[in-house]
Amino acid sequence: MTKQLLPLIEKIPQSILGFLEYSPSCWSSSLSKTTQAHARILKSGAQNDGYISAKLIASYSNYSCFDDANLVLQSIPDPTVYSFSSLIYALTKAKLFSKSLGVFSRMFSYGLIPDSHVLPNLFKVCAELSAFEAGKQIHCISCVSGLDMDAFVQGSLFHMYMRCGRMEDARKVFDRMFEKDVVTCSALLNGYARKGCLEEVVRILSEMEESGIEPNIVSWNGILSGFNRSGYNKEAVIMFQKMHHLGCFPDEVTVSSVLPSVGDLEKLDLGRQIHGYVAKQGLLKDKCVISAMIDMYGKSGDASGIVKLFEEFEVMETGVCNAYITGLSRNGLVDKALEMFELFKEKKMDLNVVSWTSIISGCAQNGKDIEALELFREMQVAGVKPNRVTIPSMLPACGNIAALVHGRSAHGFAVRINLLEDVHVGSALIDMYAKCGRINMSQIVFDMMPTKNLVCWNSLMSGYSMHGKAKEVMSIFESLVRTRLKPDFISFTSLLSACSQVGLTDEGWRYFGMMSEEYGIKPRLEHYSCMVNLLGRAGKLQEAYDLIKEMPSEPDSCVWGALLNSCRLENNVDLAEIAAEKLFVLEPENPGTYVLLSNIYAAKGMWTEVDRVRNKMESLGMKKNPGCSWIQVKNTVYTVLAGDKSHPQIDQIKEKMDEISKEMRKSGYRPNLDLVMQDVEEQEKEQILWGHSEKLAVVFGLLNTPDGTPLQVIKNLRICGDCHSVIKFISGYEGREIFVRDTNRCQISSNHVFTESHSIILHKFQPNSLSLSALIDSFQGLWSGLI
DNA sequence: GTAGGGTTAG
Repeated sequence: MTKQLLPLIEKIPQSILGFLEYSPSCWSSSLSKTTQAHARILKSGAQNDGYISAKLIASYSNYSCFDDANLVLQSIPDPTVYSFSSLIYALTKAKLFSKSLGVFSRMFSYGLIPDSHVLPNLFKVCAELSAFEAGKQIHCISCVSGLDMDAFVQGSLFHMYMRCGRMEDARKVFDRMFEKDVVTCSALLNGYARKGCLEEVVRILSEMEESGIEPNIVSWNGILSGFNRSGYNKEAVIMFQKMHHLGCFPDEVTVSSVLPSVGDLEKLDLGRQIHGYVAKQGLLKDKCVISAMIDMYGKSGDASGIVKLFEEFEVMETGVCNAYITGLSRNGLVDKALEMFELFKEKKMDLNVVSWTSIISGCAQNGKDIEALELFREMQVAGVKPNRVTIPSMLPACGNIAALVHGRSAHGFAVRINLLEDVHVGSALIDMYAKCGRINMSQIVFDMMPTKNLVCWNSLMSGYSMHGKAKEVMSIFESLVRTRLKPDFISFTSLLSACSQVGLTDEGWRYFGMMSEEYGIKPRLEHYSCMVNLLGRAGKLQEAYDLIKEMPSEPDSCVWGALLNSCRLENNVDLAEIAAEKLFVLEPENPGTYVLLSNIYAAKGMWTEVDRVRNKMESLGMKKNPGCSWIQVKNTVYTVLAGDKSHPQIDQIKEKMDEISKEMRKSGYRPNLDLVMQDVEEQEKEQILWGHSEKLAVVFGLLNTPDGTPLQVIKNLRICGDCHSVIKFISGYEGREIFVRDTNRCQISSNHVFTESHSIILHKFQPNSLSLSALIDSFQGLWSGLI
């Protein structure tokens, strides 16, 4: 029709057949025809006609020529709702949501009220943008015109509130809806499941039954995934069983939705049953099912299950590989995970941000901090952008080795991509800065977070606790209890740990009591460990031992270690022997117990016993790991090894150490070390002096930084009490803030248990080739050391 | 013209 007409139109004078010119059915069939028609419309002055212009806008929008459509729109003297609606529709369809909203606000500024065709589009836009405030305003507008009773408007409005996470508003809309169908009900079920409201889910299901709406597989899957996503694992499993009970058969989506919950609950039996069902139904070809299955076995600690599934699945699929990497790392097989990751790279697999984040966090959680940072660098070289999960995965690695420069650049990155409001990122930054000795930065990050969850508060408290700032920890705790958040066992660990470091016995007891009495938290091993430390440090050894005897569960090595360390401070042989006997059983591999016990004997002059312990240690072939500390001087982190005398500044260091020793004696300072040294050979004294990497590191720092600069030292082993006292003295003597931390994960026992030898000369530290090359290549000379 | 369900990283 158009084809026949167009040539005619060209020949007939416009003035006569104008109406034909304006018939959109003649020119809207292609973009070029639209453009031609537009030119003619302009020539004839017909653009002022609302209908013609609206059709032009619709046609341009239809061909995604939004600029042309906009030009037409702007040229209309009196635009109508109709003029705007086609552009809004097309922009929404093209996913240009913000632009769509912009056109609407222009329309509204003309005093035009959206009709029942525009409103669903607008709600869709608000849903996509999670623009709750805008959505609510548009809802109000629809109420004024009474269009909120339109079925389409209601449907989209309901969806908008759901997408914005406004369950209550969505529910109000839902309750007013005239037509409720299975789709709407499923959405509501999913929403309540995400909130963990099992009762509400059950109620809606029975209401559906009353209204004759039968839940379908999508409804059930929505319930399961909702519960799972919000961490309501038990509820997910309950509903899975209920669904099965009602005769609704799981499909691949059901299985992949419920398996993560099964894994979190470590219900290996149920997981295996599902595995059997899945195999029978032929669902083992689905990549999500396989990933979820691997994940389930990984969480349940069945490493062989992971490997078997992965090897049976023939396709190399990114998601499956990611689940495999995580499963391996989770079960301590991080070396195999690294090996597999290398293989995936070789095979040029499409590794995504989840793949990289998985391996990075696997390394960081298994003590491979340098590898984690190397992978983080490699990830960026590969052009994969880190996201809100990558950052909190790599930050612990920075904290563990005090790689402040890396941590700070991750912080900068987080700022650039606007992640500072994320509680995971914030908490990880607080922790990293605290571990790198920058507690003031932890405080700044904390203060700037708009919303804080318990993890953020706990990170800050543990940071101050690490720095031995008990007053601050207590005052943060007071602020915490004034919020709506309830402190948990971790909050109390920081409190007790801080009190024990500073010797606040009364406060320690008060918090210990408050924990169970006011908050119903049963004290765990770590809390007892703190209390033993607290009492031991206050010289109340017997009281500490009595507390251990009263413990409801079997004390672990941290508790006995705390007692043994306290015995060292008081040189109490009787209790030391009891504690050591327990530790020999609990930690037969730890040479620290032998060393500590022998030191206590030595302090008492019980040389026969000293020999016995040392001989036993030697006969067991035990060697002490070399002590190694890191210190940052300007922008370089130096590695300092215990007993290493090959440093170019050796003379200066020795001189400084002598000066400090003299000053200590002059001020009547009597570290325990002196007691041990009374009866030892000159040569051994020398070894004792050099046997501690943290002291060496501090002196090295003193010599190479301007007066007054704060120093931070990180140590690979637990820091011994003597070193702590000496460093505290140096700090006062030099007028410097000196922060010493060990990399031991067990915060409570840090700083209190000896593992450092006083008398055994250390073997040269040998970094493996991977760590060494990582240091040299990626950190561009950042790490140079004394090795 | 609106509208429902999946895996793997913190």
